[in-house]
Amino acid sequence: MPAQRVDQAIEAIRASGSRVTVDRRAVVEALDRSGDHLTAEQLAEAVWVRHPDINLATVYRTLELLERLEIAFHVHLGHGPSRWHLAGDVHHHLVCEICNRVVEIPDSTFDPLRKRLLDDTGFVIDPHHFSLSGTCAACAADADR
Amino acid sequence: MPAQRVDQAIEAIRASGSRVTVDRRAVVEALDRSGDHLTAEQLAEAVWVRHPDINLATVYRTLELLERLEIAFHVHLGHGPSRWHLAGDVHHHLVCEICNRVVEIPDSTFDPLRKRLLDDTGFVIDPHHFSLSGTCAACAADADR
DNA sequence: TTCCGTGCAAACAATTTGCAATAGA
DNA sequence: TCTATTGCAAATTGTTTGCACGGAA
Repeated sequence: MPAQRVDQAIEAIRASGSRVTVDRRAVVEALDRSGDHLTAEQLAEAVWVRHPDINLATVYRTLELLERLEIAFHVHLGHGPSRWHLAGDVHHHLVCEICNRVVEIPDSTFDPLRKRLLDDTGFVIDPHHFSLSGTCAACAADADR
Repeated sequence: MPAQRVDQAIEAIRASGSRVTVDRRAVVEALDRSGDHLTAEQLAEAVWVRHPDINLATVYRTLELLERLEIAFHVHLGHGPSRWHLAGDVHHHLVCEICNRVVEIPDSTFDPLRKRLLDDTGFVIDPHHFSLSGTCAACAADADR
Protein backbone atom coordinates (compact mmCIF):
# COMPACT_ATOMS: atom_id res chain seq x y z
CA MET A 1 0.00 0.00 0.00
CA PRO A 2 2.32 2.70 -1.26
CA ALA A 3 -0.37 5.40 -1.37
CA GLN A 4 -0.64 5.33 2.38
CA ARG A 5 2.49 7.38 3.03
CA VAL A 6 1.31 9.91 0.48
CA ASP A 7 -2.14 10.18 2.03
CA GLN A 8 -0.68 10.59 5.48
CA ALA A 9 1.60 13.35 4.26
CA ILE A 10 -1.24 15.15 2.49
CA GLU A 11 -3.36 14.87 5.60
CA ALA A 12 -0.57 16.32 7.71
CA ILE A 13 -0.26 19.27 5.34
CA ARG A 14 -3.99 19.90 5.62
CA ALA A 15 -3.92 19.50 9.41
CA SER A 16 -1.12 22.05 9.69
CA GLY A 17 -3.35 24.66 8.10
CA SER A 18 -1.32 24.77 4.88
CA ARG A 19 -3.06 24.33 1.58
CA VAL A 20 -3.02 21.08 -0.32
CA THR A 21 -2.01 21.95 -3.86
CA VAL A 22 -1.31 20.02 -7.03
CA ASP A 23 2.35 20.95 -6.74
CA ARG A 24 2.74 19.77 -3.17
CA ARG A 25 0.97 16.51 -3.88
CA ALA A 26 3.23 16.00 -6.90
CA VAL A 27 6.37 16.49 -4.80
CA VAL A 28 5.18 14.09 -2.12
CA GLU A 29 4.25 11.48 -4.74
CA ALA A 30 7.62 11.79 -6.45
CA LEU A 31 9.36 11.38 -3.10
CA ASP A 32 7.25 8.32 -2.37
CA ARG A 33 7.94 6.79 -5.76
CA SER A 34 11.69 7.34 -5.81
CA GLY A 35 13.47 5.63 -2.92
CA ASP A 36 15.91 7.47 -0.75
CA HIS A 37 18.82 9.77 -1.41
CA LEU A 38 17.42 12.11 -4.03
CA THR A 39 18.83 15.58 -4.46
CA ALA A 40 16.34 18.43 -4.90
CA GLU A 41 17.31 18.54 -8.55
CA GLN A 42 16.74 14.81 -9.04
CA LEU A 43 13.46 15.08 -7.21
CA ALA A 44 12.42 17.89 -9.53
CA GLU A 45 13.19 15.65 -12.50
CA ALA A 46 11.02 12.93 -10.99
CA VAL A 47 8.26 15.50 -10.52
CA TRP A 48 8.61 16.72 -14.12
CA VAL A 49 7.85 13.27 -15.54
CA ARG A 50 4.21 13.89 -14.70
CA HIS A 51 4.13 17.65 -14.03
CA PRO A 52 6.63 19.36 -16.29
CA ASP A 53 5.57 22.86 -15.28
CA ILE A 54 6.34 22.75 -11.58
CA ASN A 55 9.12 25.16 -10.74
CA LEU A 56 12.34 24.13 -9.03
CA ALA A 57 11.79 26.87 -6.44
CA THR A 58 8.45 25.29 -5.61
CA VAL A 59 10.17 21.96 -5.06
CA TYR A 60 12.57 23.64 -2.62
CA ARG A 61 9.73 25.47 -0.87
CA THR A 62 7.73 22.27 -0.61
CA LEU A 63 10.68 20.38 0.83
CA GLU A 64 11.11 23.13 3.40
CA LEU A 65 7.46 22.76 4.36
CA LEU A 66 7.67 18.97 4.52
CA GLU A 67 10.70 19.17 6.75
CA ARG A 68 8.96 21.62 9.09
CA LEU A 69 6.06 19.17 9.32
CA GLU A 70 8.50 16.29 9.84
CA ILE A 71 7.16 14.55 6.77
CA ALA A 72 10.48 14.58 4.95
CA PHE A 73 14.09 15.12 5.90
CA HIS A 74 17.39 15.86 4.29
CA VAL A 75 20.68 14.11 4.88
CA HIS A 76 24.22 15.07 3.99
CA LEU A 77 25.94 12.23 2.19
CA GLY A 78 29.50 13.39 1.83
CA HIS A 79 30.00 16.52 -0.21
CA GLY A 80 27.51 17.90 -2.67
CA PRO A 81 23.85 18.75 -2.40
CA SER A 82 21.47 17.54 0.31
CA ARG A 83 19.57 14.29 -0.18
CA TRP A 84 15.89 14.02 0.62
CA HIS A 85 13.65 11.22 1.78
CA LEU A 86 10.25 10.72 3.35
CA ALA A 87 10.11 10.05 7.07
CA GLY A 88 10.03 6.35 7.64
CA ASP A 89 12.50 3.67 8.44
CA VAL A 90 15.50 5.36 9.93
CA HIS A 91 18.85 4.15 8.76
CA HIS A 92 22.27 5.68 8.39
CA HIS A 93 24.98 5.96 5.84
CA LEU A 94 28.67 5.30 5.63
CA VAL A 95 30.16 7.10 2.68
CA CYS A 96 33.48 5.94 1.27
CA GLU A 97 35.68 8.97 0.70
CA ILE A 98 37.58 7.18 -2.03
CA CYS A 99 34.92 5.56 -4.21
CA ASN A 100 31.80 7.31 -2.85
CA ARG A 101 30.08 4.00 -2.24
CA VAL A 102 27.27 4.30 0.30
CA VAL A 103 26.74 1.57 2.90
CA GLU A 104 23.49 1.62 4.83
CA ILE A 105 23.46 0.60 8.46
CA PRO A 106 20.56 0.18 10.87
CA ASP A 107 19.85 2.79 13.49
CA SER A 108 20.43 0.30 16.30
CA THR A 109 24.12 0.23 15.45
CA PHE A 110 24.36 3.57 17.19
CA ASP A 111 22.69 2.52 20.42
CA PRO A 112 25.86 1.97 22.48
CA LEU A 113 27.38 5.25 21.29
CA ARG A 114 24.08 6.99 21.87
CA LYS A 115 23.94 5.76 25.46
CA ARG A 116 27.54 6.61 26.11
CA LEU A 117 27.23 10.18 24.82
CA LEU A 118 24.02 10.67 26.71
CA ASP A 119 25.69 9.51 29.92
CA ASP A 120 28.88 11.49 29.34
CA THR A 121 27.55 14.74 27.96
CA GLY A 122 23.74 14.72 28.10
CA PHE A 123 23.76 15.08 24.35
CA VAL A 124 21.04 13.21 22.46
CA ILE A 125 22.47 12.29 19.07
CA ASP A 126 20.40 12.04 15.95
CA PRO A 127 23.00 10.53 13.67
CA HIS A 128 20.61 10.56 10.77
CA HIS A 129 21.32 14.08 9.62
CA PHE A 130 24.96 13.56 8.77
CA SER A 131 26.63 10.51 7.34
CA LEU A 132 29.83 9.00 8.62
CA SER A 133 32.73 9.04 6.23
CA GLY A 134 35.65 6.70 5.94
CA THR A 135 37.01 3.97 3.71
CA CYS A 136 34.97 1.04 2.47
CA ALA A 137 36.25 -2.54 2.66
CA ALA A 138 37.30 -2.67 -0.98
CA CYS A 139 39.16 0.65 -0.93
CA ALA A 140 40.79 -0.18 2.40
CA ALA A 141 42.09 -3.41 0.86
CA ASP A 142 43.42 -1.50 -2.15
CA ALA A 143 45.19 0.95 0.12
CA ASP A 144 46.96 -1.91 1.88
CA ARG A 145 48.58 -3.09 -1.29
CA MET B 1 56.99 25.80 20.79
CA PRO B 2 54.16 26.88 18.57
CA ALA B 3 56.39 27.50 15.55
CA GLN B 4 57.08 23.81 15.28
CA ARG B 5 53.84 22.93 13.57
CA VAL B 6 54.39 25.77 11.14
CA ASP B 7 57.92 24.65 10.33
CA GLN B 8 56.79 21.09 9.79
CA ALA B 9 54.06 22.22 7.46
CA ILE B 10 56.45 24.43 5.48
CA GLU B 11 58.89 21.58 5.24
CA ALA B 12 56.16 19.26 3.96
CA ILE B 13 55.24 21.78 1.29
CA ARG B 14 58.86 21.98 0.19
CA ALA B 15 59.23 18.19 0.27
CA SER B 16 56.19 17.78 -1.94
CA GLY B 17 57.87 19.80 -4.65
CA SER B 18 55.52 22.75 -4.25
CA ARG B 19 56.92 26.21 -3.76
CA VAL B 20 57.10 27.83 -0.37
CA THR B 21 55.61 31.26 -0.86
CA VAL B 22 54.86 34.18 1.42
CA ASP B 23 51.16 33.55 0.94
CA ARG B 24 51.31 29.88 1.87
CA ARG B 25 53.40 30.58 4.93
CA ALA B 26 50.92 33.27 5.97
CA VAL B 27 48.00 30.86 5.68
CA VAL B 28 49.78 28.17 7.69
CA GLU B 29 50.73 30.70 10.37
CA ALA B 30 47.19 32.02 10.62
CA LEU B 31 45.89 28.47 10.95
CA ASP B 32 48.44 27.77 13.65
CA ARG B 33 47.59 30.94 15.54
CA SER B 34 43.82 30.59 15.45
CA GLY B 35 42.59 27.42 17.11
CA ASP B 36 40.14 25.10 15.43
CA HIS B 37 36.94 25.57 13.52
CA LEU B 38 37.74 28.51 11.29
CA THR B 39 35.86 29.03 8.05
CA ALA B 40 37.90 29.96 4.97
CA GLU B 41 36.54 33.48 5.30
CA GLN B 42 37.54 33.75 8.96
CA LEU B 43 40.94 32.34 8.14
CA ALA B 44 41.36 34.96 5.43
CA GLU B 45 40.57 37.65 8.00
CA ALA B 46 43.23 36.21 10.29
CA VAL B 47 45.66 36.24 7.39
CA TRP B 48 44.80 39.84 6.51
CA VAL B 49 45.85 41.10 9.95
CA ARG B 50 49.43 40.73 8.81
CA HIS B 51 49.11 40.33 5.04
CA PRO B 52 46.18 42.41 3.85
CA ASP B 53 46.85 41.78 0.18
CA ILE B 54 46.49 38.02 0.07
CA ASN B 55 43.54 37.05 -2.06
CA LEU B 56 40.68 34.91 -0.81
CA ALA B 57 41.14 32.60 -3.80
CA THR B 58 44.72 32.04 -2.71
CA VAL B 59 43.51 31.06 0.75
CA TYR B 60 41.21 28.50 -0.83
CA ARG B 61 43.95 27.23 -3.12
CA THR B 62 46.36 26.95 -0.21
CA LEU B 63 43.84 25.06 1.89
CA GLU B 64 43.34 22.67 -1.00
CA LEU B 65 47.09 22.10 -1.15
CA LEU B 66 47.38 21.65 2.60
CA GLU B 67 44.60 19.11 2.57
CA ARG B 68 46.24 17.17 -0.26
CA LEU B 69 49.44 17.10 1.81
CA GLU B 70 47.46 16.09 4.90
CA ILE B 71 48.67 19.18 6.73
CA ALA B 72 45.20 20.60 7.25
CA PHE B 73 41.67 19.27 7.06
CA HIS B 74 38.17 20.54 6.87
CA VAL B 75 35.19 19.44 8.93
CA HIS B 76 31.48 19.98 8.48
CA LEU B 77 29.94 21.35 11.65
CA GLY B 78 26.24 21.37 10.94
CA HIS B 79 25.16 23.57 8.05
CA GLY B 80 27.18 26.42 6.68
CA PRO B 81 30.72 26.63 5.35
CA SER B 82 33.50 24.13 6.04
CA ARG B 83 35.74 24.61 9.07
CA TRP B 84 39.49 24.22 8.82
CA HIS B 85 42.18 23.11 11.21
CA LEU B 86 45.76 21.91 11.17
CA ALA B 87 46.37 18.20 11.51
CA GLY B 88 46.97 17.35 15.11
CA ASP B 89 44.95 16.15 17.97
CA VAL B 90 41.92 14.45 16.54
CA HIS B 91 38.65 15.11 18.23
CA HIS B 92 35.05 15.18 17.16
CA HIS B 93 32.05 17.40 17.42
CA LEU B 94 28.46 17.11 18.49
CA VAL B 95 26.45 20.02 17.13
CA CYS B 96 23.13 20.93 18.75
CA GLU B 97 20.56 21.46 16.03
CA ILE B 98 18.59 23.79 18.25
CA CYS B 99 21.16 26.15 19.77
CA ASN B 100 24.18 25.30 17.57
CA ARG B 101 26.33 24.65 20.62
CA VAL B 102 29.36 22.49 19.79
CA VAL B 103 30.50 19.80 22.21
CA GLU B 104 33.91 18.28 21.63
CA ILE B 105 34.47 14.62 22.32
CA PRO B 106 37.64 12.52 22.20
CA ASP B 107 38.32 10.20 19.32
CA SER B 108 38.34 7.17 21.60
CA THR B 109 34.62 7.56 22.15
CA PHE B 110 34.18 6.06 18.71
CA ASP B 111 36.31 2.97 19.31
CA PRO B 112 33.46 0.53 20.00
CA LEU B 113 31.44 1.78 17.02
CA ARG B 114 34.56 1.69 14.90
CA LYS B 115 35.22 -1.92 15.80
CA ARG B 116 31.63 -2.94 15.27
CA LEU B 117 31.40 -1.33 11.84
CA LEU B 118 34.71 -2.82 10.82
CA ASP B 119 33.54 -6.28 11.88
CA ASP B 120 30.09 -5.92 10.32
CA THR B 121 30.88 -4.18 7.06
CA GLY B 122 34.66 -3.88 6.66
CA PHE B 123 34.17 -0.12 6.65
CA VAL B 124 36.88 1.94 8.36
CA ILE B 125 35.21 5.05 9.70
CA ASP B 126 36.96 8.37 9.99
CA PRO B 127 34.33 10.22 12.00
CA HIS B 128 36.37 13.36 11.92
CA HIS B 129 35.10 14.67 8.62
CA PHE B 130 31.47 15.04 9.64
CA SER B 131 30.04 16.05 12.96
CA LEU B 132 27.19 14.29 14.70
CA SER B 133 24.07 16.32 15.16
CA GLY B 134 21.42 16.09 17.82
CA THR B 135 20.16 17.94 20.85
CA CYS B 136 22.37 19.21 23.65
CA ALA B 137 21.55 18.59 27.31
CA ALA B 138 20.11 22.06 27.88
CA CYS B 139 17.91 22.04 24.79
CA ALA B 140 16.77 18.47 25.49
CA ALA B 141 15.71 19.60 28.97
CA ASP B 142 13.84 22.57 27.48
CA ALA B 143 12.05 20.28 25.06
CA ASP B 144 10.84 18.08 27.93
CA ARG B 145 9.04 20.93 29.57
C1' DT C 1 -13.26 36.88 -1.64
C1' DT C 2 -9.14 36.36 0.77
C1' DC C 3 -4.77 35.16 1.31
C1' DC C 4 -1.61 31.44 0.40
C1' DG C 5 1.19 29.36 -3.08
C1' DT C 6 3.55 29.78 -7.39
C1' DG C 7 6.51 31.26 -11.46
C1' DC C 8 10.09 33.93 -12.73
C1' DA C 9 14.14 36.16 -12.43
C1' DA C 10 17.34 37.94 -9.60
C1' DA C 11 20.05 37.52 -5.30
C1' DC C 12 22.81 34.71 -2.57
C1' DA C 13 26.76 32.12 -0.24
C1' DA C 14 30.61 29.29 -0.73
C1' DT C 15 33.77 27.88 -3.72
C1' DT C 16 36.26 27.22 -8.19
C1' DT C 17 38.42 28.58 -12.45
C1' DG C 18 40.72 31.01 -16.76
C1' DC C 19 44.07 33.98 -17.88
C1' DA C 20 47.65 37.28 -17.82
C1' DA C 21 51.10 39.14 -14.67
C1' DT C 22 54.60 37.86 -11.00
C1' DA C 23 57.75 35.69 -8.31
C1' DG C 24 60.03 31.25 -6.26
C1' DA C 25 63.80 27.73 -7.36
C1' DT D 1 65.31 31.44 -16.76
C1' DC D 2 61.30 28.71 -16.37
C1' DT D 3 57.24 27.34 -14.66
C1' DA D 4 54.38 27.33 -10.40
C1' DT D 5 51.68 30.64 -8.01
C1' DT D 6 48.85 34.68 -7.65
C1' DG D 7 45.25 38.44 -8.40
C1' DC D 8 41.27 39.52 -10.43
C1' DA D 9 36.99 38.95 -12.19
C1' DA D 10 33.84 35.91 -13.85
C1' DA D 11 31.70 31.33 -13.66
C1' DT D 12 29.55 27.57 -10.91
C1' DT D 13 26.67 25.15 -7.74
C1' DG D 14 23.03 24.77 -4.58
C1' DT D 15 19.63 27.29 -2.57
C1' DT D 16 16.74 31.36 -1.21
C1' DT D 17 13.95 35.47 -1.97
C1' DG D 18 10.92 39.59 -3.79
C1' DC D 19 7.16 40.47 -6.26
C1' DA D 20 3.04 40.30 -9.04
C1' DC D 21 -0.26 36.91 -10.54
C1' DG D 22 -3.42 32.79 -9.94
C1' DG D 23 -5.72 29.34 -7.52
C1' DA D 24 -7.27 26.77 -2.81
C1' DA D 25 -10.53 27.39 0.88
